[in-house]
Amino acid sequence: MSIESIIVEAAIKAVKQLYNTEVSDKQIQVQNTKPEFEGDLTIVTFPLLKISKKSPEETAKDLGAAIQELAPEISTFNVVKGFLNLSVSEKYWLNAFTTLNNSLPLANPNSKILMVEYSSPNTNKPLHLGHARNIFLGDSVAEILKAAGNKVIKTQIINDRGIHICKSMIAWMKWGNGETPSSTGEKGDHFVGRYYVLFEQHYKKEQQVLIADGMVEKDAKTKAALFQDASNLLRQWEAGDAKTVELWKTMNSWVYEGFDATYKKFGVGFEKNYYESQTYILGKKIIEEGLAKGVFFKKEDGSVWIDLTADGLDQKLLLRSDGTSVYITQDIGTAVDRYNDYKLDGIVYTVMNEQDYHFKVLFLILKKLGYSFWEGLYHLSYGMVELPSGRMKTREGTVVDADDLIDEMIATSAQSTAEKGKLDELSLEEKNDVIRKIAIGALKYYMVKVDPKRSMLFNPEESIDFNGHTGPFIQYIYVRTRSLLRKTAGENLSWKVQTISAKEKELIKKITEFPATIKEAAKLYSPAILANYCYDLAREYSAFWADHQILKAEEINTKNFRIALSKAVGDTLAQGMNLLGIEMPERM
RNA sequence: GGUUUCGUAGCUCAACUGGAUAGAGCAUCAGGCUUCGAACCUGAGGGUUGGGGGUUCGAAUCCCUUCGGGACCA
Repeated sequence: MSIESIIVEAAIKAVKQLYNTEVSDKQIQVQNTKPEFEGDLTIVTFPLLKISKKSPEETAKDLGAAIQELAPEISTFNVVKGFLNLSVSEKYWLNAFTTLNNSLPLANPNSKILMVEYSSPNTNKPLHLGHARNIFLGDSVAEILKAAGNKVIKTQIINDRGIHICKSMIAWMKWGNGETPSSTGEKGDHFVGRYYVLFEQHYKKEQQVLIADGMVEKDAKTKAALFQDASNLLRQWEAGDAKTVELWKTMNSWVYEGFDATYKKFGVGFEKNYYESQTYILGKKIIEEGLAKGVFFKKEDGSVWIDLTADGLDQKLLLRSDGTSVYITQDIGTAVDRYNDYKLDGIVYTVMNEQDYHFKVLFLILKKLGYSFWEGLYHLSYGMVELPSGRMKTREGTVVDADDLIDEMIATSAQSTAEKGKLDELSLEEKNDVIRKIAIGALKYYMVKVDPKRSMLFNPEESIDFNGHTGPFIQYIYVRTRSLLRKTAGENLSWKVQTISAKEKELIKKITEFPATIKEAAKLYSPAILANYCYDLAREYSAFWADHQILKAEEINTKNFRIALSKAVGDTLAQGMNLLGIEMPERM
């Protein structure tokens, strides 16, 4: 049992004794004591004043005395205004340390089967900075949910059909001369993306010519010959034309090779892929059922709608008058399919917050259709990555490419690693592995430390830092602990100590908060909570390191205790960072 | 126009979801390696939490209003 719950339990009993009133654990507010005050944990007594009918100070004093009586773990207490600061005995902390169990996954009686969807790229463009946030966030949330004791299936839905891929195909047929990624040496997704851009350039010119001839912009868009070609190709694809499907498959396979290379560098993967080419027909049957149930209605032109005005939303189109579906139609179908396939308890959709409305509508429709699983749906809505100039724009060439970004990070990492010169005795392969871990660590940490809900700023002019509140800092602290262990390998490391320093106590306290931090991060779907925890722990250890002797400690028990403490810190950091998708090097 | 979201130090982010004197990093300045790894540590300066009002013992956090940015829906 955690010290916090011990205190809460004692406080509930104390209130009963003192004031003869039953309170729930919600009414006992326990928080960490601010560093400028003496104590470890603090009870805020203001909420209890109505019960005690005494001043805050008196209430706190009474409560403190009673709790000290009830919980032997509490050694002393002091009162500042309405704040009851409780000090926990050294004995308790030492015992907590020797009986520490931070192994993952946590035991979870409410374990669930969850699907986490993230990345979900289009097949006409390479991945960019925005995808990077999505991928790091989704992958990390999936790992955190796993660590919290759930069963998790990682998935992506690949947008492999539609007019966008047809555009790339047209451009390649017209101007490709049969070249392939292997013939040009390009990464497949960049190769196909280049043809998409080529299409857009020519298409734009055609429109300008038409507009110069007096056509309005809206008509020019659809009348342009290239657009007509792409639309025709899409129709052929939908009709299953063999040659078209063949080319489509080939070009998509190039893209997948490229994506896989990037995913591999990112260190992420998926257990299951969904392809829109297979899911886009889903949902229509459900629309029929919904019509029969009267959840949906048909307009005169034959289109199908749902009226959500009573819920504060609008009317939403579900099936066009020509019977073709829209995004939300397939999302309905896909969700139902997934639930049936995996007996899921929930789906987490990692999608940018510009889709907030879409998911609100989607979940509401599923609810109205009577699917009880709608309660397990969660939209992990995250903010945009902005540049100093605002949003990334393809047309203005401000898109930050994911592969370029990694390459830059690796170059920076290689440079600073060379400057430090700590890896000189390693093989080239080992060295590159460390360089990669640091580069990816810096990038991932940079993105994952920010509260997902908030939009964040990325300045391409400034390289991502390796000092301060960063991934490499935490990796470095870990490396220090590993260095100690290397130097004492084979020694008898048993210890027995009676007293500990304030910093040692803080470290033990922090380490014991690890499971609660995981739970909190899982509950709020926020890797940022875990990222900041890791940083705090690393920083505390670094301060400890600066004013404590470890290997040179005056006494063997003290030395071995500090080594054990260092190991626990290192292990905890490694576990936490791994959940963020960040690997720890042994040296750096 | 309607809905929604955000605004915290020069910059990038925190603040245990309503708690104590709003904290870190970067940048700036001053110190600290002949000693376990300095990608580090210790310290200093830097804030009317966009502005105004309200609720509360207590507000960056909740409500109203206003200004400014973003997104979504026509």
